[in-house]
Amino acid sequence: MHHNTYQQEDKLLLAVDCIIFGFDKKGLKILLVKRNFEPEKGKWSLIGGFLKKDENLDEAATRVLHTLTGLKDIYMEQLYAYSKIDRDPAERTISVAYFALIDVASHQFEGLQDEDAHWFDLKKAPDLIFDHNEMVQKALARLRRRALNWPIGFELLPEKFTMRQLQALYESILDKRLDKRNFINKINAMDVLEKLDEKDMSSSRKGSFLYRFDADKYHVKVKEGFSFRI
Amino acid sequence: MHHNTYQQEDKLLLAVDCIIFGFDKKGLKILLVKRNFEPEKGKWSLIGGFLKKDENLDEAATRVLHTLTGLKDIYMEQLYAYSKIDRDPAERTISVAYFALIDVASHQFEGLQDEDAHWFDLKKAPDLIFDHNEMVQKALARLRRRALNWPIGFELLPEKFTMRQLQALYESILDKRLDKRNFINKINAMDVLEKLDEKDMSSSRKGSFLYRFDADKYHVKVKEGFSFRI
DNA sequence: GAATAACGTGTATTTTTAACACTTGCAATA
DNA sequence: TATTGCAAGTGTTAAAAATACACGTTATTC
Repeated sequence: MHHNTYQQEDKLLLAVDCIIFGFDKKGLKILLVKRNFEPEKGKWSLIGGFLKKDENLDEAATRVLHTLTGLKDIYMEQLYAYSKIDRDPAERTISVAYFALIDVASHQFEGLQDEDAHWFDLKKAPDLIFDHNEMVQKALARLRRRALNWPIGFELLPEKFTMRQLQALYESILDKRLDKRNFINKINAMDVLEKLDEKDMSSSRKGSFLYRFDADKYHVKVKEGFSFRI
Repeated sequence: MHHNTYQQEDKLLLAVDCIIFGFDKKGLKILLVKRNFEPEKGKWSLIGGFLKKDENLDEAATRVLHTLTGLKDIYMEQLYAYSKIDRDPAERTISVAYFALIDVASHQFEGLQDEDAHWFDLKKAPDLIFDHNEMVQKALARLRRRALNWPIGFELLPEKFTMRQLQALYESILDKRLDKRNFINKINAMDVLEKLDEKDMSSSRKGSFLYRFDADKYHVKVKEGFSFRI
């Protein structure tokens, strides 16, 4: 519902900030940039940008991510709108946070566009400006919830991956150890992975079989009432 | 991350819209208003209003709800930011949706402040303007999820309620029938209700015992690792 | 061909969830 | 005051899901 005229209403700056998660051998990572302008110049922050008149929030988030990384077709999801009055000391700004999942290994990042951007181990990430720490905490909670209920983890892995990688990913996200046999049994019971004939030989002499997430099979099963659950 | 100067960035209207759920004998209800100004004058919509410079989103949502109903201290939670470019044909407006839970029975609503506001059975609610139908669907999904994992349902009931009311509430929210014995067993196992000596005699000759949610006991249990789950 | 180091596999136990039907207590009425 | 009606209240058993747990296998390297 809106007032009789919109003319007299306040207009405000609207930003998007992106919490970008990645995953590699060492665990969950987050992509941060060093701010090169005031306020808070030199401190670490999420990547972000302002919403423009001619785009919606999803488009703004996609644009911001693309500008920094050169990547498109990345999993993104709106998280929450942050609106504390003094959250940005320079000017009143409402920020809508998005979280994104990137497979660090396959996407080469022909060097990040912004040389001030770096991947941090999630557990070793520095303090961030404004309310960005809060955003990261909320994103992490959302990631955990999604990981348990949607086949979202695959966004963080290469197309082909081993069971050990998949388990390590879930262990990183949930921040607890899982039993190898129970994990495999559960995954296999869902029957949404395709086991390949290939092996990954990089982690052991025996090697471990590669798998691929079968999105088509998954969607068929969803239509039949199936739901993914770790 | 923000540009070097904020001066050149676009400023936009920011609104809040509230999905207000209630519950009475007949089930889940939603509070809607008939719009008395253009565009879409005469159609049903959620209550809403614009964000002002000197308040945050939570405050705006609280204010909007208070203006319409006279109520304070209502459960509210931010839902999602809607930003499609043409969502409001009058002018570009981003709307942040909130959902609220009200105990219809106890709050007398000395008459709703706005005579164009009405409670609708959720299943008989009219078509709404703009993207408000979409907002309601998302709110309902959130309500279902919350109801399963948080003791949020009590917000929709009077302070004292019967087991049958509580069960009917959950049946409305989840839109499925529950087994009476299993339901009571589950609730009792959680041990967060206080059984009173009073009975409600309005629904049967035998009468049914009244219960009260024990928020203190609940919080203590949460600290010990307990989590509510229906 | 022996040693290595991670891979891959199955079963028993516990816990949780789901299914299911009869007796109780109060008030109204005969 | 006895009878009737009507929703409230109550426990057990079976099925399913989650958890705990240990050893043989395989390809490579030395």
